[in-house]
Amino acid sequence: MAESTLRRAPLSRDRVLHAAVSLTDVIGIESLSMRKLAQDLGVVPMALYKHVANKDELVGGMVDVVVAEIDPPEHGTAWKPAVRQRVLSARRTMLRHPWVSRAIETRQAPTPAVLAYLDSVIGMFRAGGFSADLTHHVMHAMGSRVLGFTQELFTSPEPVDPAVHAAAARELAAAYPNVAEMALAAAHEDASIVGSGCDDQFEFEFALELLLDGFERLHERRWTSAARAR
Amino acid sequence: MAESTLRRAPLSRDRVLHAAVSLTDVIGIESLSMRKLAQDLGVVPMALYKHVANKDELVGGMVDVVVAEIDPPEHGTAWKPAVRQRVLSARRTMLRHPWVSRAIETRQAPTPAVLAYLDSVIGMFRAGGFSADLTHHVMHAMGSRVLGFTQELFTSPEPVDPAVHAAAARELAAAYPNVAEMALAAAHEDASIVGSGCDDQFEFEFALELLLDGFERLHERRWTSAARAR
DNA sequence: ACAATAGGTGTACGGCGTACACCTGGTCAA
DNA sequence: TTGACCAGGTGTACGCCGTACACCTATTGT
Repeated sequence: MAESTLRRAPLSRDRVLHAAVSLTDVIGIESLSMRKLAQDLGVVPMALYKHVANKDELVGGMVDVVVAEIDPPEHGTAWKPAVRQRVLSARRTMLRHPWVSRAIETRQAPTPAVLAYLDSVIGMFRAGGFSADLTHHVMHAMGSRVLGFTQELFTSPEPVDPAVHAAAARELAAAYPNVAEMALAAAHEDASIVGSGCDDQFEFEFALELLLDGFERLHERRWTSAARAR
Repeated sequence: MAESTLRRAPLSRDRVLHAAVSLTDVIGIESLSMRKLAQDLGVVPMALYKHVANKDELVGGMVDVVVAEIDPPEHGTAWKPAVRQRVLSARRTMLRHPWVSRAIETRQAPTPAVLAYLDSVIGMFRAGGFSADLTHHVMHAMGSRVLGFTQELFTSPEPVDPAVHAAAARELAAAYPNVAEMALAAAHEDASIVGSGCDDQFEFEFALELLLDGFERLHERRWTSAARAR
């Protein structure tokens, strides 16, 4: 019957996209290849091209799948908690799929879902009474943070042998005393964080609140870019 | 004599690195390959491997070459103008070599020159009386802006036919009204900017000053992360 | 009953990073 | 002077990549 005819679920754009997201969650975006994805789906590589135009379009579709996971906006809240909630939800999504930030940055054009998300955040500021002008600059100031990520200037995924670590730290301290001091202060501050020595979530929220407070002050003062320097 | 013996200047790590930077300024980082670089230098691909360990190390060396172009710190200035000057100099450097920001983000470990630069900026905050604690969070808040760039969520390099543009704009406005309104406001605000409709330099400085002002306020209030939420 | 078509297959091409064996010309100790 | 050494450029080859193109096959609408 049905069982014998479909020895394997038929491909579809949706199945391809979701399989790609799951696979990339495991192997990382730089290791994703059409061949590996095809193998994962038990299919020959060229079969994928019946459902996505090419690899770039595949990645775009993957981004949209993930961005759609971001919680919808809350209605009836003031702009500040509304933006905060949305951005922190976006961040949670990005943490589930760490490759997405790089995928978004790499693509030259924003995908429809990203545009829709940005549109909704812009709408929050406008609904809060921000002028289109101020909203524009504010969105630029948020940068990628509006999507829940900051680019990490360095990522140290693998934990290292403590002895090696100590030696490296001593060397670092000699060459870069200010970096070392700061790292030490961060480590003291929160001994529970063993890895990079700092709490990424706290840093993200620190910057987010700093920006939101700054926006609030500008908005209260009816700031405008009309009298800009240059 | 000398002329006949050296029909071609001998390779060296430095020559390879500088040739790679120039070539990448032209063709872009995603088009850079060991083969093209070798051809550019009139040499066989494998010859490069006598001077750089592999492509990753090559890119690291290129980053360091560019980061070394950033102006040295000014001495005897207050922290705020000192940081501002340094960051804007970094930005000018990044604008000369637009591929560097992506190269820095892509690499997993910071290169020595980047670390040295960060060390010097950290030193500016410390010299300005910032606690190691506050300095740490402040550096995180700056993110990649400290290196003179913000990741562009979308880059539209090639100018398009006005008629096509108008049609696309109308379509955009229908689907994403808030994005469209903001874009329109930005365009009105500065008619001299024809391209993306906004002045990247202004946006960069807007966010930079917003952050620096925020840092100043926290510093004045002796802010500390000791009483943090979690 | 049959043509059309959607969707999976197989082969092949050009490009990539780079391992490995090789060669060549200059340097330096004996 | 000679011969070993070796820094540095060469040639070939391997396995990976994205994807063009021709092909086959099962379903479907007429």
